[in-house]
Amino acid sequence: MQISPSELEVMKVLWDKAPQTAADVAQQLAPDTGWSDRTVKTLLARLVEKGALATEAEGRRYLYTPLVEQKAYRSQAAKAFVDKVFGGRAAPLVAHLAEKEGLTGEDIAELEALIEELKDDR
Amino acid sequence: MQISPSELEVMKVLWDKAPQTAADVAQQLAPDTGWSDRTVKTLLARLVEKGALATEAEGRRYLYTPLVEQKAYRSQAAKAFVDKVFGGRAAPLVAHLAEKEGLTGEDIAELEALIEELKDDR
DNA sequence: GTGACATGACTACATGCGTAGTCCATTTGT
DNA sequence: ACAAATGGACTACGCATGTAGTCATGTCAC
Repeated sequence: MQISPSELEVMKVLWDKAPQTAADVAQQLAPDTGWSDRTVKTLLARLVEKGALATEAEGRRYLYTPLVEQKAYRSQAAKAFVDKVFGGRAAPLVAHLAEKEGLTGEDIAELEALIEELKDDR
Repeated sequence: MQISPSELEVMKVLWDKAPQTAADVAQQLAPDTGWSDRTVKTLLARLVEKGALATEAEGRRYLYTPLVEQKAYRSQAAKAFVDKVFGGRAAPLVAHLAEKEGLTGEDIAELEALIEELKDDR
């Protein structure tokens, strides 16, 4: 299952809090995206069709809940990205992020702790 | 400028060795992709149109050379990906890769060295 | 020099995506 | 009770992309 960039924005809102109605989601997206509620509804419908969201009728409306967890999505997306762009090697990816000033001191500290943990695991 | 997944495969071949003719590129892609030479030529033409490749006439044929460097592409793609999926934070990305067994012991060692280097830089 | 083949230019077409609009039913305010 | 608003279902439409096909022409073998 493929989640498009726009659809991802919708998922993010629902990962943050669920369940929510279409109107709720649209309202949270509007400031950043300028999308009309029609657009958001279309994206929601496509996500339901794809099996990424579940609906639950609440009266005349639907409440939407993610079926795909953010963690699972991220893992899958990260792996696909590293495979596609970096030939499956993660280290060069981190190197590139570092160069582009994409890493703050905090990031580096976090990564260091993470690496320590990974080393301990084996 | 946006390079699509299929186009990326073409770029990879030319990043590996350039310049090359359309026939060369098609031949290298065929085993993995099954694409006809027509398809590869279309992708090459689109990449030229996008400014990602330069052409140089060699007799009646073209020689294709990347204008976009792999390093630049990777940096841009990595940043865009981390921003889109991980809210700009690199550490969670690495954590996810690690969990999915996406990281070998070698990767971890490499990352550790990299982190040391980053720390020294500041 | 003529036919076979290679090559670039142009065209094609289905699918996914971004971004809504329309239609109809239901709820709600007065 | 009736109009207005709200909500889902269906429809729309242009652009990017994946994946070629056709055409015209230049080259090479003989």
